[in-house]
Amino acid sequence: MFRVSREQLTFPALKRLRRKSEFDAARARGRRFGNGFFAVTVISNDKSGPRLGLAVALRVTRTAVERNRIRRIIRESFRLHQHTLPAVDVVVSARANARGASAQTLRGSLAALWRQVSERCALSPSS
RNA sequence: GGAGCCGGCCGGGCAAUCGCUGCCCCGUCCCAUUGGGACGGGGGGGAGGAAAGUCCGGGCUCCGGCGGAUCAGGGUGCCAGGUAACGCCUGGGGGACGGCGUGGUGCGCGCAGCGUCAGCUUCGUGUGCGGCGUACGUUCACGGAAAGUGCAACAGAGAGUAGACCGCCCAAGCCUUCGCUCGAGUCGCUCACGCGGCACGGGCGGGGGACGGCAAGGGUGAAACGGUGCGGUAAGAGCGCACCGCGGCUUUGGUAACAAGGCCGGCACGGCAAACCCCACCUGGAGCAAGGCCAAAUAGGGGAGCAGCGGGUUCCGGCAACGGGCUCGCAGCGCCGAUCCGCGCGCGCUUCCGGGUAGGCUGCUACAGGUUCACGGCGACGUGGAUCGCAGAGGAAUGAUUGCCUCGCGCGGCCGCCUCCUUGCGGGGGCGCUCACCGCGUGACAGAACCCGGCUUACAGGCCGGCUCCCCUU
Repeated sequence: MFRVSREQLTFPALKRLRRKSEFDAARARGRRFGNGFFAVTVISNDKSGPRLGLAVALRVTRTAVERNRIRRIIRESFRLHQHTLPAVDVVVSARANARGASAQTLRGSLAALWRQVSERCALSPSS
């Protein structure tokens, strides 16, 4: 189903935000986008590619199963779209509407967001 | 074959592609003393029965020296056993409710018999209320109410040494009334005997009553000061008796809770302890963000060593040389090999120590461990043997997509029957859905966060076993 590209579609720890300081930096100085399901904060980094941070809050979904589902969908979408993105740190937060939405809907919503991020950040790189 | 209840088990399978992660192996590179790190490849692991709620019990860790006693606080509460332990589990005992069986009684109805035509009796049946039994089911925070304090709304006459609303009863005493009778008094009539009236008192008999007796029945209530029956009585009542219940003593059985029997007592001692309380037993507190180790940069703390040269001095010591103090200037590094000037940096330098932040490592998964066999035990479980290695993340992995299969459910088609329109092909509507087939849709509760033992709660569907009931076939 997925188009198999030449690039590796891996998602090792290198491509994730793992420290509080990295999240704080993005939150403090990043550009914000969003739609009905997700909010993203983007800040350019000095690495060779994009990195992803997840923020699915407890108040968005009460059950851990639903939070895991949303996180996995975001990660999978980022993994498949990583080569369309510039070298940025992006923090994706789920909004309340994401609870209960079908996986297909969420994937479409995320693809639109990735497009938005690559266009805006290519035009006017922040910082 | 179906339905219900109870108990146990499972919680979709296979394949392909793209990914994540801890372990092992290989390769390349970097740092390097064993070794460590980065990247790439391969192998074989990778959520649950509840991982959940965080309600109990432990392990483990730290804290205040917790050695003993007492008190406070908290918890537990029939008995015995199991267990590391428990508020858990197993077995047993008891109570309550229901079911079943049995027997009694009140009321209604029916048949029959007796009869002095008021009724009575037997039987059957419906219904109400107690009793007894129970190898059945469910359920119970199941120690103590003759240590004390307290509570009981509403209803009801009365709620704890209670009470009389309706009701029942006039035996005695009391009140009243009627009849008969006696007594003495008074009045009237009569010459008198005597007769009559009036009120009073006594006796006998009848009726009525409550300011009398009763607590059986009705009624109220969650609960009304033992229950049923017979005797007894004016009516009644443990007033008497039998059985049951209760209490005391005792015998037997049982480890015990308790049960069964005997004797005595005439009933005294109602309920609530999930009200305070009393009794017995248990009990330090906090938690893996516990705790341990390493430790950058920056700022700050402490110790040690080194702190030069020249000038001045109305300071101190000294006879003096000189030494110390104070003060002024120079002194370091970089910018061209050197010098001068200028500019910039620095404003004591070097070194050690401990605290400590980010961060990293550890604690971290091997065990009251799983499976299985034998033996002991009614059982929970225990003992012994064999065998297996079974998640360790950390802004948080264990996934995503597609296809096929399996199973259940729903919808539609197919199929069968009936019916309507049509010459016919065919079409519409209704019912059934047993089996098979096709298509579409749908698939429960829920995500490890130090680890075990339980409890509780959530849960689509399926499988197995037992019991009860119904239908079909032989």
